[in-house]
Amino acid sequence: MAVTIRDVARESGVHVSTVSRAFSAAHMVNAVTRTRVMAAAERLGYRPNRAARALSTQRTANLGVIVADIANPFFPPLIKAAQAQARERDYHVFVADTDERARVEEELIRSMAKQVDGALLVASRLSGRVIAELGRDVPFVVVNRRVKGLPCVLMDVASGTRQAVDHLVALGHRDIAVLTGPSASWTAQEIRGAAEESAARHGAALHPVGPNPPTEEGGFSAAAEVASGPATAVLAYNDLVALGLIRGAEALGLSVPGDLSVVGVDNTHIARHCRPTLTTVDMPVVAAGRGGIDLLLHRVTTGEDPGTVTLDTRLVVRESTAPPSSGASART
Amino acid sequence: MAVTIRDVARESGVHVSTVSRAFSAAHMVNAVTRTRVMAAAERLGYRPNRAARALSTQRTANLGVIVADIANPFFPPLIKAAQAQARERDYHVFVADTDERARVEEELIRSMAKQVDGALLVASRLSGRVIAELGRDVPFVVVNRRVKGLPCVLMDVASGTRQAVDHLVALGHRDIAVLTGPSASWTAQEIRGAAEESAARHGAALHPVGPNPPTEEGGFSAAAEVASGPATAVLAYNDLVALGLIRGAEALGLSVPGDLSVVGVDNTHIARHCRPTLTTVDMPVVAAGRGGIDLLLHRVTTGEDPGTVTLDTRLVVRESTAPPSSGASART
DNA sequence: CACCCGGGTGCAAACGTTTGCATGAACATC
DNA sequence: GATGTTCATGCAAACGTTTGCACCCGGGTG
Repeated sequence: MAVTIRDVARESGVHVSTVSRAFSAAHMVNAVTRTRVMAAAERLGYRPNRAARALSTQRTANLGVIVADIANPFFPPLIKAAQAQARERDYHVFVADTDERARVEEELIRSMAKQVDGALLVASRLSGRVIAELGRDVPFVVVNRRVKGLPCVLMDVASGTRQAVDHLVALGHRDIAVLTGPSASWTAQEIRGAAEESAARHGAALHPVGPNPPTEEGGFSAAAEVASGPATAVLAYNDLVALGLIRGAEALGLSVPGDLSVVGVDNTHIARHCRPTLTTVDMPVVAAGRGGIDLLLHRVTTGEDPGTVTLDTRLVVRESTAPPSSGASART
Repeated sequence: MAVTIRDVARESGVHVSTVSRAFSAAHMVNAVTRTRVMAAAERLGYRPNRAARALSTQRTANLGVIVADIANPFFPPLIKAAQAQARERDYHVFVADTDERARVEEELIRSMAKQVDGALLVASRLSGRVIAELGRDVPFVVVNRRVKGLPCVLMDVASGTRQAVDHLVALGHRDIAVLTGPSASWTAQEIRGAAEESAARHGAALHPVGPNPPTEEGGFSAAAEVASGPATAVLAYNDLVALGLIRGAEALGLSVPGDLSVVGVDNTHIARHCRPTLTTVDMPVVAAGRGGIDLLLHRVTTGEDPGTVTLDTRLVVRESTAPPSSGASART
């Protein structure tokens, strides 16, 4: 049915092994034979069968990219960049979504393991132990997660968080709430840690709230708890949560940034467009997607551990932060 | 290295063919043998090698999903739904991005063809002829594109567009601009056609503008042309364009919806959050992703052509539309 | 001239499955 | 008790590549 290497061999009058070499080890075959083979292949519309090749070489030329939620606007640009970079090197990529569930994630990785040469694990919710264990079956690169023994691409969200706290303190805030994210999230821990350290340094009080789901609803429902506390500013786990919080605060009759300053994390396109526009920590997602694939491919092809790469983040100031209103602290 | 069917056979004291059948044709093997085999497989951590299986069965258990731009917020929910549905049926999915370029799209499909059992082509920019031709190599289902001879999932954007025009006319608008999208886009043509027909029916004038790139920048730069015309309302190709247009109009000193009403298409999350919130045509992306995979799998497994499915769209009215200001038509 | 070297090619085994066919056992039928 | 039927299993060929090895041939070296 489909045209195989054998057809090309017959058509060009050489042995299949020569055709094979013409495609995968060009230097081993005489230049004129090669062009003859290529011409025949072209004429017949031959394309190497990657499954067969995989069977023989133990290389699939496929990669996996595993994220928590494709529809979360944080991920698509990262996926896009990763996919583009992989394609550049002639790899195809499976994209899968774990629905934020560790069990699903684990099963997914297992089912993918034999089928890919490596996988990019973005914001994994798995325990370090499990990741390390799975990492014996498939080469991994983890993004936004620190796992010892594995190559990591980290976005230095702590730095952006410190900038955010600096910014809020400079505006005059002394009580800052932080909406904590999923406890399994490295990013969430980093934000929390950096916020605490930074607040302490400034002599400001930090009020942890949550954890809530990392969604708009999660932010919305956190509004009541924030409003009942002394905080005049809040640091949200991500833009979606920040937005939900803003809507929740408005529903409670508070205005942002008048009564409450809000800063998000991720700098998704939503942050630029929502009302009010969102002060947020910009994350280098494109660089992470591309870099993650680079590391992964380096690891896969050379076997070396490429180590850890850290990328900068920075605060983008927009409309959702302002000085606290004079009477704000006295509220309640 | 990896554990194969042979290891399982040895471990459980049966022939490899029995192990194979235990996995892929359970009813052909005695129940007790089967459990013994399964136990051995479990003990050894055996997973069937899909590449080998593919070689032998001519089925890869992989599907492709091809979209114009992963980062365009229209696509991620569709991809997510498609991926989830595929996974449910034990298929893995390759996701690829064509960067809105027909050449890339074609090459992508060719390189994927041998490797998947079928592909979902979303909002393809290819000519019908080329699609039909490629469709001889791989089973396709096309989304938002009508190609004769191929199963299609169509979002009835014409209906939503008519609702939009009805809505604008009801508000009092008589001059409506339409920002046309990429000429290769079926959706763009549908919108244009439905708008014309609907405007004519109401005796309103329709003013085509563009085509501009289907991006925020595209909308932004279209603002000048719209402002210099008589239109008091505009129908944009998608939410991103609508948003860009709003920003462009604001930059020209016009207020939305005061001086200009704007309606988008897609109902992406941006529409809910931008300022002003966007009146837009809601697209059934999740249903399309899931349904597309259903059709594709039906086609792949049975060989039948499952025909065409049409999904409803509906207008969601928000803040970006209002009656025209009295003097608006006299502007210029 | 004998020798070796190396580039170019063919040969065949391997990769891990599936599957049509053959075999054999158990059992029912007349 | 011979014959047929069914069920479970083994056997081996196939799927489309890659790759170590053997071979041939032309040309350089001593």
